[in-house]
Amino acid sequence: MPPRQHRKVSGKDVAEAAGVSRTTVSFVLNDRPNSAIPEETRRRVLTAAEALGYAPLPEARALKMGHSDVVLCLLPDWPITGPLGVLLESLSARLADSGLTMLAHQRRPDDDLSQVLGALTPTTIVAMCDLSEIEVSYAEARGISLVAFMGDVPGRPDLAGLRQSDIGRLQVAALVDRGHASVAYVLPHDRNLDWFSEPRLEGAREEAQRRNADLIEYRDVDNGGARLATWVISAARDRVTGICAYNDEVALSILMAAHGAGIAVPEDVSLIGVDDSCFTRMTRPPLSSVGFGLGVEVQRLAALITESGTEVRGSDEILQLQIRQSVQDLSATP
Amino acid sequence: MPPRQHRKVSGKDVAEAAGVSRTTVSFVLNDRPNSAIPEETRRRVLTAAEALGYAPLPEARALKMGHSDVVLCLLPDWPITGPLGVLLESLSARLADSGLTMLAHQRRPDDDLSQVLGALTPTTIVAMCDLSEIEVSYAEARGISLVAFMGDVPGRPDLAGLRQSDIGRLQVAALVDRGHASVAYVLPHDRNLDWFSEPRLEGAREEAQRRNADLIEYRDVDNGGARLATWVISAARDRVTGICAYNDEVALSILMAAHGAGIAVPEDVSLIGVDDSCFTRMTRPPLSSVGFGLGVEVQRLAALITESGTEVRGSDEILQLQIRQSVQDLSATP
DNA sequence: CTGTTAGCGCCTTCAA
DNA sequence: TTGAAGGCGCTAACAG
Repeated sequence: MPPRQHRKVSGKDVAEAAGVSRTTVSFVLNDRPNSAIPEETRRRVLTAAEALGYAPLPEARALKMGHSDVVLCLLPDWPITGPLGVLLESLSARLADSGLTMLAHQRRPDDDLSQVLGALTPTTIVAMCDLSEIEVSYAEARGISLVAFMGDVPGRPDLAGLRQSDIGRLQVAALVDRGHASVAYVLPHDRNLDWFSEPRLEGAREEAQRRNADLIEYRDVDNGGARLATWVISAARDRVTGICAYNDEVALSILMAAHGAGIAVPEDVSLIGVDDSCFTRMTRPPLSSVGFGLGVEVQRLAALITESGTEVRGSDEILQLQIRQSVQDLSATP
Repeated sequence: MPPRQHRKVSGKDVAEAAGVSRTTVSFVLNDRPNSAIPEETRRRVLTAAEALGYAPLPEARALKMGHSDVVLCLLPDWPITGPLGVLLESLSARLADSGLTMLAHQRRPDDDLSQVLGALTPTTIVAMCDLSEIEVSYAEARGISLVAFMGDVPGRPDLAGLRQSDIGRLQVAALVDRGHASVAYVLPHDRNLDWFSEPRLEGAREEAQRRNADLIEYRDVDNGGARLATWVISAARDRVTGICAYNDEVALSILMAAHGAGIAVPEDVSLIGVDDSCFTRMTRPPLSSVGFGLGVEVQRLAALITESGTEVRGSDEILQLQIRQSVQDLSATP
């Protein structure tokens, strides 16, 4: 255990302890390729640094070098949940492999970029939320590179290969493929989710039209499920045989409402959600869902950040359709 | 919109543009109390700074001042979910009110504190994960104050008023209060969750003993629910009338297993989870749960960080028992 | 092979 | 009321 001391230990202290100059310390610690430094000296510096518990001050280093090795993830101001949490975790790990440190900041509704950038200067910002044009130029002026990832940023293409609209498309396709000619799309009312829900619905509409299927929409999801139950009954009467839910929570809500209403899943109506949440396997019947193969996605994003590549892949390789017992294949019964 | 430029704009540039010295710029921008600066000059500096899009470089400032205004939240390496996400969000907001910027970093299984601290030097670290003794002294040596919050940190009391054991205690108490004399505690196998699950179980054991109730434990939660279903049946036969689940997901799993096994909730067996997840209101019957009133908790933590207070409150004010229809009051039937 | 030196952008004491 | 100067800790070109 290094001795506790109040004054912070600087490179100068190490130099003195090792009996060399600060330059030498810097060279040794940064492993200069021009390592014409005798092994003996090297070791003396190293042990001195170790003994004192020395580590270079990141601020000073960044000041000198003109850039830090921090990647800032800007998150929207609603609670992090589901796949996003996983994505953050693995992106962080990937970047760490390249010597980059990922830090996340949740922005508040009304504060702008300058707040965070007043606290540190990242090398790159991964915007997972919308950014204004002013904020973009603010970042640009500071030489920070900007990457849009599931957020709207003026002048930057969204690098997420994952298109929200493809989710809705895939849900509808999964049902139509299995012989469902009339399907419904159920989404919650929360305006915060518009960024996700509108494109999904739009994709569902397009796919339904393309496949000549009927699509009806329903937005009145209540917690108790009372209104939902009556809706499910009427939908079933209207020959709706498949329901796409905005996400697995909504799907669960529908599942329970159907239970209570005497509508059997999947015999009377099939059901498919989004997120492939952990509880999808815990319901009866197990919920079908559209999951995310984020491994590839994260790897790509990390590569993009570290090497500034540009290749963008499509959703097809990311979305993972998980058909479980909540979906019935109507075309399989001759 | 400020003009785009490649070279970063420094205080010197502002000084030149305004035709004053750098000192004056610094004085104006930092609003020195000794403001003997003529209004005319003040305005010239301010407009120049605005026009150039100037903002002080945080690294340089931190270097000079000897401290940053960053609070670093160290998160465990599993995906963020549920209440933790909410806590982060509101803590961030609170700290921002005090001019502090909260950044979150998810640590990897094998990297230690020095990795992150090689990228920035926060004023305070909020440890929501376990820290080793070496890491503690590492932070101390750098003058970083350390706060343990739902994580084990040598030499630091856990400042979370929320004790995990109180959760288990409360679950059992909720059932015993309602006339259940024999209860079960069901938890998953995941070792990652030990930090949470073991204390909860322990609390449950203590409460059961104190109240003279039987407590049986079950850890074999499978996804399909097959084993769980047979267990539920045997538990019901053994006169278990109430089940506490480690969290709401497990509770859902149990609920569905019971459904399938012909065990009625709450008529045959009552059920209570933890987290008060959003889907608790979407099940049939709606799940009872122990939720978290994190508003108070966050406010306290923020105050602790900004003012270094020490007062610690207990779980009672934080845990919120939500009894819904999944719990039956046996003592109410005379 | 190693030490001297300059300067990154910022703040603040001290003179003028 | 403003300018000059020093130094925070670090790196790297440039001597020696």
